Amino acid sequence: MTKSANAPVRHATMRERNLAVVLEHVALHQPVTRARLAELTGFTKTTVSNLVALLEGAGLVRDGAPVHEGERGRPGVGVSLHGDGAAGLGLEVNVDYLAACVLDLAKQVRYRHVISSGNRGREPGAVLAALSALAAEAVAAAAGQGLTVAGAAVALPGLLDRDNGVVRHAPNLGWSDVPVTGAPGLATALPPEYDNEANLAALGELWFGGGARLGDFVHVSGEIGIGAGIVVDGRVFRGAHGFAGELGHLVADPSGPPCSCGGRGCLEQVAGQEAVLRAAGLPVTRPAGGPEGSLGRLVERLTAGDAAALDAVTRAGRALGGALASVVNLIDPDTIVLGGVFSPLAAWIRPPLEAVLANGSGSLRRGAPPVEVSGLAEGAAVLGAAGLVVDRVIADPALLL
Amino acid sequence: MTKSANAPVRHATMRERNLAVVLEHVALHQPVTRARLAELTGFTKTTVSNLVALLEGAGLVRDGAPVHEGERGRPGVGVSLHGDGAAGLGLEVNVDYLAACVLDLAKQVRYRHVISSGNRGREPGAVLAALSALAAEAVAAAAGQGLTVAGAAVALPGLLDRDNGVVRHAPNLGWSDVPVTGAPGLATALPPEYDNEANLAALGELWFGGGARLGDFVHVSGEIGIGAGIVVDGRVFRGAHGFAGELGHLVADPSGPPCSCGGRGCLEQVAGQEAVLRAAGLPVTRPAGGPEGSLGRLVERLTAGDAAALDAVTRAGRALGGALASVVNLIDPDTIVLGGVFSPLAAWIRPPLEAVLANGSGSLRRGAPPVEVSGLAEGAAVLGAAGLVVDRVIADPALLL
DNA sequence: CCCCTTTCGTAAACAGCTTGGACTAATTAA
DNA sequence: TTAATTAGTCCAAGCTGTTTACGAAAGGGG
Repeated sequence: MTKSANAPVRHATMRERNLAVVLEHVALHQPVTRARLAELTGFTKTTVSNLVALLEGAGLVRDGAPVHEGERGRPGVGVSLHGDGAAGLGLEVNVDYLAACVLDLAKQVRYRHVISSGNRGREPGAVLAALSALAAEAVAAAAGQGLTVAGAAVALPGLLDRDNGVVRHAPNLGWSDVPVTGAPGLATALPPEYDNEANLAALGELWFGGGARLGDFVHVSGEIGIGAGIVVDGRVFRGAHGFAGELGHLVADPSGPPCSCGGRGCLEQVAGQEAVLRAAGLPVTRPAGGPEGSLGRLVERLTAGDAAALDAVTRAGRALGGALASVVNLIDPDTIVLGGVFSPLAAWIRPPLEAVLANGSGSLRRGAPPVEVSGLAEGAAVLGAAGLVVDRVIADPALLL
Repeated sequence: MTKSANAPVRHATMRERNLAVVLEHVALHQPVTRARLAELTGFTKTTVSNLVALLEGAGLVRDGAPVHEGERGRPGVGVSLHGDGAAGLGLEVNVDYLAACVLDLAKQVRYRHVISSGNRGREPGAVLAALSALAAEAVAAAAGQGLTVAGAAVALPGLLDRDNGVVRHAPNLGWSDVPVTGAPGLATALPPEYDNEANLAALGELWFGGGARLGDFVHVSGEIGIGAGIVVDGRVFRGAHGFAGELGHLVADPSGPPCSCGGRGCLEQVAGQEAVLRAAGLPVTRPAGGPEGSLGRLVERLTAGDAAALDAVTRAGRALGGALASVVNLIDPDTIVLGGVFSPLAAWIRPPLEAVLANGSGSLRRGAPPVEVSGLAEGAAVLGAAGLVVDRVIADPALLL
């Protein structure tokens, strides 16, 4: 019947799962007493004590100060995530830079390092070597804080075959069918993971975005290209081959300019960073980001009321709104979050975007979903990558003994 | 961390799950010996014997004729699904008809009944009463064959709130906020389920479609409106509120005619059954289906080479292809299946559709996914509904004691 | 025809995990 | 100081899958 996660459950499986149940509740409610954990999980106090003891043995949680919950009675001891135990390493390869980030189990940022690096057209081996060095540096810095990096996740700007660790197509890097596994510096306890930058940026928004994201949203991640990370019920939706969310290649204008993907009038060619800069009459030299980059100058001109700039951004907003209307009809997200380069442009791009979106997303549901603006801007993908590792540890603590 | 299916596992849970594991393997490999089940599941022979005994007690499986697998040795007894035990009832409310269908555990059709019924604009209570009578008839017919209907699922042509059993908006029926629960005749052991017609038609295609559907596809379900059922990894993708897959309201032509949804130039207004009939110069009187209906006449004219008809269908194909290009970029399905009214029109609609699709779905992946044609045509949704019930029983046999 | 080998299915003892109740510990209210 | 209340642990019991052993039913070889 229907391909399904259909593994037999034995005693060991039960234990593993229940360890995760307790650990997840610790993460959500720390510091929390064993008695309260028993209420929260439905286990008996005995079972909770046993499970917590195991988690303590693995260095994942720690007893802390006494907690007094009710009025009377013996106070309990607060169990918390062990802040100086396991950690997750996030890495990112992008066109202009390499980034690394270490998160402890509580998803607190403990280390962060970004180096600018012109990776477009650069030899993949050289890029991966630099990334490897960055990773080694991060692992060492973490160790200096008492943290042990349990695993790493790498964000890459392109379509990739996650099962085999191969970048199938990354037009902005100029990579095709590049294997990325086997980088040293990633030799951690858990095998490294690789994922699309847009997907990981969406997870970054889920865990670190302003306001609690409810776990059902689409994060529009405009960097050089335009991607979308689709999060449903707290998990990334990837489609059959992992290529879902390619927002940038929806057709915005069938008679528009040709695109590197082979199509015509893709959204990227109309609302992508380079297209907007060009339409506004600005140079597209790299790096475009930062206050002094082309993007900063675009914002200046918009603030100054420059007609060409305003027109370019308005057009981009309309195109993006049209594409998002399709997203709403097909994916039905709860919220839309604008990230990446769209974040600083939000004030100007949002009005035309919302107008078109409201028109195209039907009144079958009750109006279009709200369009919010990410406060994370650039760092979202590294954060999401590191958070993914932490989540994996918390969802299956048995991996660490 | 992250809202997740996070229930503690106790002994009873383990049993329930393992019963399902064994039952699913029986369904896939019947007739199958206990020894082979032990290999397939990884359980010991003892455990398999115990679990099978429980399933036999619940009337879900049955011992059959001896099976000789190897050369030498004692033959085993074949365990099969109990064909005359539990059954699933599927029901469908559509604009032109009501339908019912009973499936045994092996998903064999054991009863089927369709009555034409003009439901557009009819009082919801009357429609539900007629459906209830149809259901009671089906349950009685099943009982006559020794089958016990364990539960029912109802397919409805509109957006609905599945949690509360309310039809939010069904424009083609003229229903808004109609509660559909509490219909007698659906008082089965398991509570009845309600779902969108497009979603259930996709499941019908998954289980009964020609050629094994691999569990990752989009089924385009054109009846009066145009919907899409998105199946990922064998399960329906519903989005945050259950409104995903509203293909019919993607904007095909921003300057097109207004739509009942409030938008403009929705795909439905260009490629929907009524729009195509109108463009071909045919009346849109109901029922449109069947060899004598308007649809049959359209096929006649297409076969005869009528220019207006060919032009209308070609235009519809282009619009549908454009919408499907968006689907491919956002959802990344493995296959696209054309069902409903598009099935008989496939010969004429597919070429323009595929041309536009190939153009718009980029070469980032390797070409557009294959476009196949469903052989189920009309009955897909009822079959899917009944199959859903059967699947639920097989995925959780503990529900039946 | 008899006996050995192979395979199927079951029975009894065993091991892992959660449960339930009893018991100790620590704190507040009176 | 005493009673009440809450936190956490200890130990016996129950449920479930595993291990080991054994009887049952077939084919092959002498």
